Amino acid sequence: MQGAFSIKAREFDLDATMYSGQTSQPPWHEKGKYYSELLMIDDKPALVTIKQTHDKLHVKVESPEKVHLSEVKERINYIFDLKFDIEAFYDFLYSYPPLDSIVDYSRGLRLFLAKDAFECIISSIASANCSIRRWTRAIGNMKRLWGQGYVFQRGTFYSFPSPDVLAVLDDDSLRAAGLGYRAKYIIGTSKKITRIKLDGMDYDEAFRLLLELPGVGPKVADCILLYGFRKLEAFPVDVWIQRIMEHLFKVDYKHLRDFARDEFGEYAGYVQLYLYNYARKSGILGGV
DNA sequence: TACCAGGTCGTAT
DNA sequence: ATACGACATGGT
Repeated sequence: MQGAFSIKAREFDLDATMYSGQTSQPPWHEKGKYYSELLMIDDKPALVTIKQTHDKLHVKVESPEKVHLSEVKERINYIFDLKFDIEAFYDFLYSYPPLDSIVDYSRGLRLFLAKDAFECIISSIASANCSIRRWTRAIGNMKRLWGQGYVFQRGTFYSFPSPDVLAVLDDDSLRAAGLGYRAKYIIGTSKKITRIKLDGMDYDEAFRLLLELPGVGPKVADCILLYGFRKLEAFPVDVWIQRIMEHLFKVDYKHLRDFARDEFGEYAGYVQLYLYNYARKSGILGGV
């Protein structure tokens, strides 16, 4: 089955979003501005290929089974958070010096939300103290090694392995995939995760629960909640956020998370996204 | 060669 | 409670 449609996508930069390093998943497979990835639509495998032109997102779908294009559309809208009123967010930033200057650095950047919550949890654990390049490569390795492969015209694509598959792996195999010392955390989390349901929970409840998973500290928990569950009040504090917040607000590291929630509320997650990008790309913190 | 990468954990104060 | 070193491994 094949299909195609387009989505209106104003104030959206697909390339920037795809390569912004959000820990929901690695960037999709790119072939000359066409991005492809395997999505499960009502438990049916579908290869989704997207390309942006101006304010439009062109979507192609290929599947061995019949999938509803409306479901795919809803899924794409969700993954790139296309229904988020980003102009209202910009208005918020413009009215909030010193944040008014960061918009121009990341215009069109949106959340890159998880297509698979478990993949996001493992990606977030893998990203700790690790370069984006390395953890995205490691996740790709895991998919090829232990995920399920589906053959399409564009090639073979793999799902992210399920918790029960990862739970019985040995430490050395995970290390061989490039996870390093985090291998034991991933096995431990895979064993525990089947007993955990985050879907209906509020932010604080889910945060506390996530901290019980091995390899999950406050920063990783917030990444999981923001990129995996769209908890917009989450404010992952990493080294970059620490530096830029100290530079802009002079708030002590320990209070950053609470400060952000109080100050930014439901925009905390997006503020973090834009600050992270700004801190890394602007060079304002000196080189890098 | 050291040092850094979207931090967390275990141990010692 | 808070502070500090260890931790895999690849890139510069």
